[in-house]
Amino acid sequence: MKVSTRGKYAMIAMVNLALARGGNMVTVKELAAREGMSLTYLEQLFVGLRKAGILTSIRGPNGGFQLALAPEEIRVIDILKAVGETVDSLKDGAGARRPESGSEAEVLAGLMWEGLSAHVHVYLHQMTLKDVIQRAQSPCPAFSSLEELAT
Amino acid sequence: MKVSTRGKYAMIAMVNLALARGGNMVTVKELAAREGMSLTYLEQLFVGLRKAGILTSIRGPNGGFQLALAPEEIRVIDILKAVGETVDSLKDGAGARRPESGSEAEVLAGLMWEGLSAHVHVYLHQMTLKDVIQRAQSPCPAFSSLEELAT
DNA sequence: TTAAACTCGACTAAAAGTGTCAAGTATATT
DNA sequence: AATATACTTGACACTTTTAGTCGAGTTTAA
Repeated sequence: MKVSTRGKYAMIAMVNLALARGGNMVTVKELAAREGMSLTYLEQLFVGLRKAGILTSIRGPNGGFQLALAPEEIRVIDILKAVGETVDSLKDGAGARRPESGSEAEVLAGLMWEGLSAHVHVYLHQMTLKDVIQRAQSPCPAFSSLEELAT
Repeated sequence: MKVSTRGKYAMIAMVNLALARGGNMVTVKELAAREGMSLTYLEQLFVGLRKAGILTSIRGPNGGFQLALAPEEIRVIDILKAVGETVDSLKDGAGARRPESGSEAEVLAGLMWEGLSAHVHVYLHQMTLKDVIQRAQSPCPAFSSLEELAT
């Protein structure tokens, strides 16, 4: 129930590119240095992002990466999928192991996980890069104080 | 971004106990057999659940476990915490690594993760065991078709 | 031509997750 | 009091995933 560094690095990188939009291209080297990430590891992630079509690259001197689409057209979920981040609370494990049996309890618990999974998907699907750079928070949950939850 | 078997087994076990409420106590042995889980692994999880005060045990012949509270008083998040399931999308890793610097991009991405984390917490906090056994789905996201999301 | 910059695939080390095992302790029934 | 049932504890082993490295390329603008 946590996000891997792949997903986090990818988001930080994409936000960087979104902020640099309109200016020069951003090189992986610059980015890795600025954010304190491993150059080669970041390159790996960029391969996925480029293949997913959400960023483009130009080679040679003065080359680099830039967004392939406007920030409002890039969904967070697409960024995460591009780098192989699992976005599914029920993938594998119990609940998927014994498809033939499925006790009452297993089914009921499974519905709860599906509900959670749906929530997460909705959040990540509706949130675009533009929302992120505008510090937009999804207003959905009707809780004003989150401290209460830290029980 | 996925739930471990600990969390899943714990939920299945707790739903079982909730369904058996009013009847006899449930033994770990029965439960492990019925759900096809490892007996000793399940015992580990029950230790955590008992320590968290959400179930009680009676020893000796005809003993077993039962819920310590009414199903509507047991929150899913408490079950997950009891077995050590991490419920925090940003714990460790990037975003928490360089507290002193915090580039603009890192901060913005971090806010997004916090928003997601808050959503998940709200969902798991407001969902009780009673809701689960009543197949209640949280109505929050205004999406009617989830298939659309499987892009 | 060449240096900057991206591409690809294999590899390794560390961490987390998933259990197992053995030796107990407690207690309701007989 | 004996005993079978059932919970308790802690250490251990195995597997999978994640994180990050390495090196040998390919492309292209200056």
